[in-house]
Amino acid sequence: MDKVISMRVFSAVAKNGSFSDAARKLSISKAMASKHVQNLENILGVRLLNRTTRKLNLTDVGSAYYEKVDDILAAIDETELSISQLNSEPKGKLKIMAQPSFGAFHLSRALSVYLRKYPDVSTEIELSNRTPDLVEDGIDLAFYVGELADSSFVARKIASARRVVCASPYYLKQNGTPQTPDDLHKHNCMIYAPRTVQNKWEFISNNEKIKVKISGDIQCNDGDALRIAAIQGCGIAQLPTYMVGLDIQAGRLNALLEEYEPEKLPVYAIYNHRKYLSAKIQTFIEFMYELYQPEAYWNEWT
Amino acid sequence: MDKVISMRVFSAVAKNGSFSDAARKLSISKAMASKHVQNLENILGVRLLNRTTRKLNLTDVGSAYYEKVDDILAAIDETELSISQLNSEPKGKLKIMAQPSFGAFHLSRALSVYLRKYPDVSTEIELSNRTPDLVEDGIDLAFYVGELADSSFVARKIASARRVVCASPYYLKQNGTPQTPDDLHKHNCMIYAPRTVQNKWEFISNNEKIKVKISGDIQCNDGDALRIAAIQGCGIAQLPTYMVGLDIQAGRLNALLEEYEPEKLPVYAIYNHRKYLSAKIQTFIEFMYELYQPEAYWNEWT
DNA sequence: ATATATTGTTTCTATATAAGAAACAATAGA
DNA sequence: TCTATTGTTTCTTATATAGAAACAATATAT
Repeated sequence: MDKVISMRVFSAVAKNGSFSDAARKLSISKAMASKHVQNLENILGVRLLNRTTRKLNLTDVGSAYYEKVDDILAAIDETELSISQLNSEPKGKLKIMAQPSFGAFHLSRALSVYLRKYPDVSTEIELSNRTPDLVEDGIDLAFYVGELADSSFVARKIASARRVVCASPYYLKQNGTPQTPDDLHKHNCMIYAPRTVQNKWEFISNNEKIKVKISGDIQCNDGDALRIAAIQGCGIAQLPTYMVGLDIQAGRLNALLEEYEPEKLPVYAIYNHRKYLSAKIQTFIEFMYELYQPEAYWNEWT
Repeated sequence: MDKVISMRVFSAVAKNGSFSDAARKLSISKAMASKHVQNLENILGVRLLNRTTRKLNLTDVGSAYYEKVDDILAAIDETELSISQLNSEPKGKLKIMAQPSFGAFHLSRALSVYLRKYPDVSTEIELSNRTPDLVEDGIDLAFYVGELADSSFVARKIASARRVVCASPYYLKQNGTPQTPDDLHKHNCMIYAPRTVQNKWEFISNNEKIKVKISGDIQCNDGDALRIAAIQGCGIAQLPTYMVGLDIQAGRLNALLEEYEPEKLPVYAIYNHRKYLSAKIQTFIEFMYELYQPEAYWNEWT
């Protein structure tokens, strides 16, 4: 028998001075009203109300209890309301994790807009190349560019990232410019290795998939390190346009094999649970999704 | 599902950082621990804990709720404890009702002893010849000398009251002294009428019951009024020895028909309910019972 | 690398409990 | 005296509860 309901019934009975009235107000049978008060009396080992069939009277302990019961019920109602509101209005600290390059290039920019819209939200950003473990790290939301390993988290694709093969003019002068994917065999291709080493680059040309095995002497799990290495002429890199767009425009890097389109990488928002998603998380995911609709700005880089 | 239990489970899970540990501490199955937290999450419409099979982490709302939950649980425990103690230790106001004569002659004397023993108890005494209605009048305990009408209250016999037929020397000089019950026919017998008029006096002599019809011009529901009337020589009265003992010793009244013993009147303690009787009521009933054991002092009046 | 143990959740089933209708005893008021 | 209403009890049924077992996931030990 739910103690809180019993307390509510007792409170109503004491307030109305009648079991029947209380039962009607609470839309329960008077039988239940009687049982709930008895339940409390059993729990407390105390007689709360002296009653005959026609008259009611709080006992000494009964009125002492009544004074406290209303406070407790009010406290319960109040916290439940505040907790529910906390979830339905965006507020509180939003803990976000992302890869350093995505964070540096795009997340901070998006956040500054979002936070202006929802001033009650603050953020804590952790940038790391680790695969995010939301529960372990106490993270509300992670963004991940690339294919995901299976996990118990919910992942929603919010955008895709075009990639481009590129190298510095200096490197190309030294080593020549590859004209077809096959030419890459002869080049030092720097490998992005988020989890396991991927030594193949895939392209699509005229609806055909071309898979090329590549090799090189640099392998790194950090995209920006590869970008800088490429600018410094260390080799050829296949990187998202959102990272190297400006470098190519500025001439620090040259786009290569432009007729051969690398497969786009998905950009995921990863979060804990579909049900009971708090408003701050829900609205930020939605905000990010809308921001990159219908196509992320970084994909039109030329 | 009991919300308070769910709150306790959630609190334990949050404290221990584990469903299994919490379940073991609370001696419930981990299945139930899981369900209780889910119950709260459903009530609040909020995710309280992010969890995988191995790790636990309070959500933002979860920790906000956790902070309040412990306060609420503490408030519930504290009031329940104080209420139970209130009932198990004699304290508070004891509202007593009694007939004026019993109250004046004996109750106040007994109370002064009782209150010295239990200094946390105070009393409020209402003396009235009405039949007590405990619920209506908000009375904890009533004493009643005489046979009771049926009622929904609990009555415990704590003593018995010898009675004696008596009259003032002046009256007897004027009207003669009755030697047998039958002689009473010729006398002005004053009638005690608590509820309905009793116009018969009963005696026991040599294990035989003798019933005598009596009559008189004074009829009253107040014993002390009859006593005073008797002293003033208005007629013959049949009154408890606890009332007229001193008057007889002082010669203001003479005892009559001493070989004919009137049936003793029971003295009842009347209270509301057997179960959950508060300590102040319980101890006072017990105190009064012991006080008049094995025989009330007023019955040895000679 | 594999096995083992432990995690939180889900499923399943026996049991306990909740709820209210109806019967009940008591009683205030017509 | 009758009627209506009170709080309680009894009865029945529909639901909820509890935990064992199965389960999927994953630390830790071997």
